Formats: sequence, C-alpha cells, structure tokens
Amino acid sequence: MPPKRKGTGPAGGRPSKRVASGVSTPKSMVSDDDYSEGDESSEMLSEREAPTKYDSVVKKYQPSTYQKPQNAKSYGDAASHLFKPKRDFFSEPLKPDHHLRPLWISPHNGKVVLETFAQGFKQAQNFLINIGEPQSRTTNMHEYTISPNSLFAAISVGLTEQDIIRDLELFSKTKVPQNIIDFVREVSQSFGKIRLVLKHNRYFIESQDTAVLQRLLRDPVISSCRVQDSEELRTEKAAQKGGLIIPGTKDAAGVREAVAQAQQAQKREGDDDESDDEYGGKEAEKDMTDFLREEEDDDEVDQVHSFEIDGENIQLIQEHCSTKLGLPLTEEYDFRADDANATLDIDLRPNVQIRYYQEHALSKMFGNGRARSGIIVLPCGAGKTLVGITAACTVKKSAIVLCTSAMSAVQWKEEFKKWSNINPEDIAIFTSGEKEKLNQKAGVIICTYSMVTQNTRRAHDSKQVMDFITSREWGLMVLDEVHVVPAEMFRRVTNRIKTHSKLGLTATLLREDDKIKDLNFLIGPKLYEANWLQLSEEGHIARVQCAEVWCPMTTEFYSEYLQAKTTNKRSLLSTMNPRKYQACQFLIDYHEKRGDKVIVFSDNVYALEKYARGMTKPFIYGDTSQREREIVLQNFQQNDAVSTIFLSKIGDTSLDLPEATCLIQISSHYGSRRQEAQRLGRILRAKRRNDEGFNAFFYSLVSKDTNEMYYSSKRQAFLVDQGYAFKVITHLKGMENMKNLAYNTQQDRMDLLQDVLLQSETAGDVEDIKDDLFSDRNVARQKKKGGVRRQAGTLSSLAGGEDMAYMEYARGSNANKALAKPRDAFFRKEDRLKERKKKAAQALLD
DNA sequence: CAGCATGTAA
DNA sequence: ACAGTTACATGCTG
Repeated sequence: MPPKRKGTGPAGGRPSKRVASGVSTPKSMVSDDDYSEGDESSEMLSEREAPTKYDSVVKKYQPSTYQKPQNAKSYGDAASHLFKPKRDFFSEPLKPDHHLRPLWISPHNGKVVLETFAQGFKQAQNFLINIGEPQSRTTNMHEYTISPNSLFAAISVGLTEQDIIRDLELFSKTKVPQNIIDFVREVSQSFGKIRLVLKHNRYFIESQDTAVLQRLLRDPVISSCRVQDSEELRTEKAAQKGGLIIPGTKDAAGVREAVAQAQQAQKREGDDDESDDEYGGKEAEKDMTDFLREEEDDDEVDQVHSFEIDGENIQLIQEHCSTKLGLPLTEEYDFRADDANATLDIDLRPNVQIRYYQEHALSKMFGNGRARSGIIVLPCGAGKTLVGITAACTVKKSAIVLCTSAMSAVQWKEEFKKWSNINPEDIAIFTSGEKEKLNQKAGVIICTYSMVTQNTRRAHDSKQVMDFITSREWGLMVLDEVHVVPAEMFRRVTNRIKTHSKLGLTATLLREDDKIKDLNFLIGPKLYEANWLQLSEEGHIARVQCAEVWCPMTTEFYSEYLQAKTTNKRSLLSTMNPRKYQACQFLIDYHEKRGDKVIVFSDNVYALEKYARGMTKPFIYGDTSQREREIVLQNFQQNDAVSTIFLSKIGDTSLDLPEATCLIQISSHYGSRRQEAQRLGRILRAKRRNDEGFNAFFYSLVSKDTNEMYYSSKRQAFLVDQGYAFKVITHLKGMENMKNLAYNTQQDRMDLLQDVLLQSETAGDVEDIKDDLFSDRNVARQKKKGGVRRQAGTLSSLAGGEDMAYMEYARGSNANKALAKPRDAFFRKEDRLKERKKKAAQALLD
C-alpha cells in the first residue's frame, strides 16, 4: 500500500507541506475527492465542469457502496476523520506477479498511482501520460487521474479502447475494476465520431456515421448554426492516410532526400525504417510508437458525410458539442492532401536535431500523418519554440504564430531564422510597432494576441493586415503561452482566424480560475506533457534546489501587522519585514561570493525599490523604459560587477537570462502557481546547467506567522507536483556574523516601519482626499468610470499631502546618487510624477 | 516620437 | 468571492 497522507494540517493551521524532503507521497490515493478540502490545486484539464451528460459517466466511478462519513464535518477538526477506520480500497487480491506491475488503480475516483521504483515503470509512465492527467509526479510515486478529457486525448492520439483496457490490465497490480473498464468503453465510443473540417474557407462537421449527424441537426443550437441554404448532407470519399516523417529526427536526416518521392509509395513499410536506437534502448518509447501506428486501416470507411456550419459560431459549436453533447469535435488536418493552399518552402536546417521529448510530443501531433490540434506542455527552456517551428516545417503551409508580447514576437522570428531555412521574405511580424507585409502566397506571420483580438480603434494599416489574416486560410496556428487563451478577449482568436490545425504551447497549463478546461474545445486535447524532473535529470533543463526561508517578524512589524485592517497593508508589512530584508541581503552576498548571478523578484514595487536602493542594485519595473531595461540586462549578463538585479513581475515571463543561476523571491501575487512556476523557469535554462555538480537555487522568503505562509504553500503546489522538493530553512547559518547587516538596530527598524506606514497610507485611505492630484491612474480611472469625481479636499490637506509625497520622492532621488551607472534612468519616473503633480496643483489653484 | 488614454490580463 | 495593483498593447495627439 502506498503510505497514507493527508494534505491538511491541524484545523485552522497552515496546510502541511506536501513534501518536506525527497520522500514523496501520493496526493490522494486514500482520500476520495469528498475528503480533500480545498485540494483542487492540481486540477487541470479535469472532469469538473458544469453538469453534463458526462457527469453521469464520471459518477460511475463512485460505487454506491462507498459513502462519505455522514458526520465528516462534525469531527471538529480537519484531520481526525483520517484516523477513523477506513475501507480498504484494494480488497481485490494482488496478482501473483504483482511485483512486476507498477500500478495501483483506485476503483473509486479514477486515480492511479504509479510506483517509480517498480519494474516496468517507464512503459507504464508512457502509457499513463497518454491516458491520464498527471496530478503529481514526485520521486517515488506518480499520481494520475483518468478523466473523460484525458481519454479523449488518448484516443485522439491513436489509442483504441482495447489498447487502453489491455494495458491497464497489464500494468495493474490488481484486476482492473469493472467500473473503470465500463468508463473507458463509454468514453471512447463517443470520441472521434465527429470532426471539424475547413475547406475552401468554409467549415463543415464531418462524420462517417450519418445517424450522428442527423442527431446533431436535430439539436437546436447546432441547427441554428448550420448554413441554411447549403445542402443538408454532403457525401464524399474519405481521404487516404499514410506514413509521415517529422523533420529533425534521425530518420528524417537519413532519408530527407528520398522522402519526397518515397512518401507516395511509402505506406506501412516506411514506418519500419524507424530506427529505435534514437531512444537509447528505451523500449517504452518503442511501445508508444507502436500504439500510434496501430490504428491505421481497420475501420477505414470509404465515405464521409458532412454539413456546413457558420464560421462565425465555431467556438459556440465546439463548446456545445464538447460540454453539452459529449461529442467533442476533433480537428485533423490532412495537410499533404491539401492542394488548395500553397505549399510553403520551409524545412529545418540539415544539422538540427530535435530532442527525444520534442519528437515524442510531435509524434503525438502527427501520429497518423495528419496534424491534430492540441496542446503540448514543456517546461520553460526545454525548447517550446523549436517544437512550434518543427510543426510548421512538417505542415509546410502558411502558419500564424500568436504570442503575448511584441518582444516574444521578435524572438519567434529570430528562432525561425535560426532553426529553419525559411526565406526571410516569407516571415513577417505584425505588432503595433512593426507591420511587415507578406506578399507571397504562403508564409509565416507572427503577431500578438491583442493585435488580432482588438476590434475598436484600429489604425488603417493594421486593419489592412488584419483583413489579410482573416480572409485567408492558414495551415497551422501556433499559440504560444496558450494558458492565456481562455481569457475573454483572447479566446476570440479561434473564432476569427480560419486555420486547419492549432498547436498550443505552454510551460504552465494553469490558471487560478477554472477556465483552463475551456482549452479542450478552444484548442484541443493536451497531447503531451513533459516530466520536469526527468528533463532536469537528463540535463535538458537545470537542476534546481528549492527552499522556503522562514523569516520571523520583528516585534514592531508584527504588532502593526496584527492591527492592519487591509490585506494590502498586511502584505506590505510582511514583505518589508526587516528580518526578511536581512535574509535577502545575506543570500545575495552568499551567492555573489559563489559566483552566482542572482535575480530578486518582488511583486510590490515599493518593496522592490526599497530593497534595491538599500543594497545599491539595479532594478527594472513597468515604468522602466526599453532602453534602460536593455542596459541593465546587458550589464547583468556581461558585467561581472553587476551580479544581482531586482525585477518586478515584468520578469515573470518571456525574459531570457541564461546567466541567472539563483533566484530569490521576496513578494509575490497571492497563491499564483503559474507565477511561481514561471519564475522558476527563469533559471531552468541556465547556461552552466551541464557543469559538473551544477545546481540552480530558488529561494522563497516568507515572513513567519503571516498570510505569506499560506500563499507560499499554495504557490508551490504545482512545482511540488512536478517533483520539486522545497526545503524549509528556519535559520540561515552565518547570518548573525555578517557585517553591514541592515536594520540591525531598533532605531533603523523603527525608521523603516515609519516609512512603510507612510507608504501604505499614501497608497491607501489618504489617497481618497487627494486622488485627483496624486493618485495613480487606475484609481482615477475607476472614479471616472463610476462617474463620481470626488471634490478635492481643503487646501491645507492638499498641501500636507503634497509635502508628504514630495518627501518620499525627494528621499528617493537623494539615495540614487549612490547607485552605479545605469541608475539615473530608474528615477526619471519620480521626476515625471513630481512634475505632473505640480502641474495639477497649479491647475487646481487657477 | 514621447506621452497620454483606454482596455485588458493576472 | 472580492477588490486592488501592476503591467502590457494599442491608437491618438501635439
């Protein structure tokens, strides 16, 4: 039996650490969902949705004999029910050779636990990645959930119902429960029935089964989206399938020349050329590839039927089919048979070899010779861009790449030029800053989400480019940082751009809201998710030591903390905790001496400035201009004198700093798991990662007995599930001996406290009186929005306010004299603000 | 081109 | 669950 564990500590207390050392425990093998209070942290593309037909299917997991203790709530604390006698979930006898089989399958909730030390682990893991959602992958135990969506993904990748049941039986230590088998049956039979097909700029729902289509046409939502004057059902010959080789693999390198002619003749024989030594004797991968190939000819039907639907309502239809009807629309693009769209001359450069997991991921996408829409999850620094580019090189049709910022658009273009032989004229950037034209029949265009989703106020030239984008058909759409797509605005892209296939890429398929599941119908199933731990063991990403440093609050700060009314003031006090400052100072000093390059993250801009100025280090935040950012970043990378930089949350995403090897977090956004993971991602591509014994460091500084403790544990959930172990450090050895430790006297700490309180007031209530003059723009904006413009206070209160604010800024500009080279730039903002305020005050007096 | 206003994400 | 904060992209204006 796996060891028992429960995620909640004593009532009202902080949830206990999931993993305190390298030893891991599965998250909920013994606890049914009903038991685990607030433990939905690892729920990704899961089954929890609005009630649907599928709930009844999922419900079958819960046998009627199993009941939650009726008095679960009446124990009075969160833990004691765990010690009540419980039903043994594994009453089923073990198979005689169970020690050869690595899997525990719970009959109650679709959860599966995999022993990493057992024989056959690798094969079982590859199988589970296909059919389940990884929930937690720690050193000794991996836990997966089998849900309708995960099964859809498995089937879309080519597994059959029989494969799944056969292999579950093969790996399981006990006989596979009948309800699990029934569940797999039921789900697989409804998947893949209907497909969404784009032809000549028109959308069709296609199926081999006319009965299913008739059923859809009777559905009010679907029928209202049908193009009315089109023929009811069209019938045509089904397309042929065949083998395919993904560029960048060894096979491809060997046979690239021959491919063009061979492709036609090559059907199944072609597949046999596949050399297995690519995988270094990993039989598991071979099994996997076999799975993918099996589905070829069996149920080949000659005819397909379809009806046309309105392209404007694609999203509505996809959502309806997937969540209401339980018949997800799959998208597969038979790009080699498409001669309506021009072929793009693009290939990977001859010497480019993609890594095995990239190939693995792509083989899921192109497993049956067509391009399936779906999502690939790879950690930061593991080469997501190259996966996207290789996909484009495989499809060889016009492609559109969407990314979140103009900066990453430029990076994508660079990568395209670096990895592929694309003609520079065939690739264009479309952002607010740059509007390159694409004249060729086929090409690659890279743009930002907002450029595509904005409807109002569009400059003339960008309207032109938009028309170009919307009017044509795209072979492939690559969605970078695909976890942003469910956002209200960004999800429009799938409606607006007509594309045959979509590939979503992300490192963190996580949102703190529950919209992440929408990606199932917006983009497609998750095709592949890499194992972070495995990649770092193999040296593809850096090994990281994670630690949470507990800093006690000083008495002054803690008593203020307890009195503070707003969460804002509280969080400010806990990030400004002098002991935390000292810990930060000590860690920076320690790591600089080791020769590390350190990044310090703070969400709070005030704290960012205060820390950075106090330690005379450069910092970057939102208002730092582009040029200044470049100067700082360049110095950080090349100048040995600049070993530490401070970043606000601009550094969370898409900042490429391969020099950085140590990361310290002093303030963060509540319990955002995505932020935590992405920050960690900043050091995963460390240049030195393959040095002997190299380790990157990730510290989270947490003020003891504050909200930070709680948030910190939430934030870590994702990384813990990826197998990272957070060490708790309560005492930094040698800190008390450090010279020049700041805030070592009572007086200094009181001064700091005063400063913090002043700050929290200027940012808080006092603001109300003088908001017209001194507020930041959002407060002003909100006031305007509500139509309530507040009367300015008396002149004296104004003057007082102004003086206070002025003092702040004046102090800032004095302090900056001590700073090194690129400093001046940092403080320009204050000057601007000062000017603005003066002007505003003047205007008011007039 | 800088600066501003607006909309949006997380 | 909610509001608040920070950052970004974009188009308009002088």
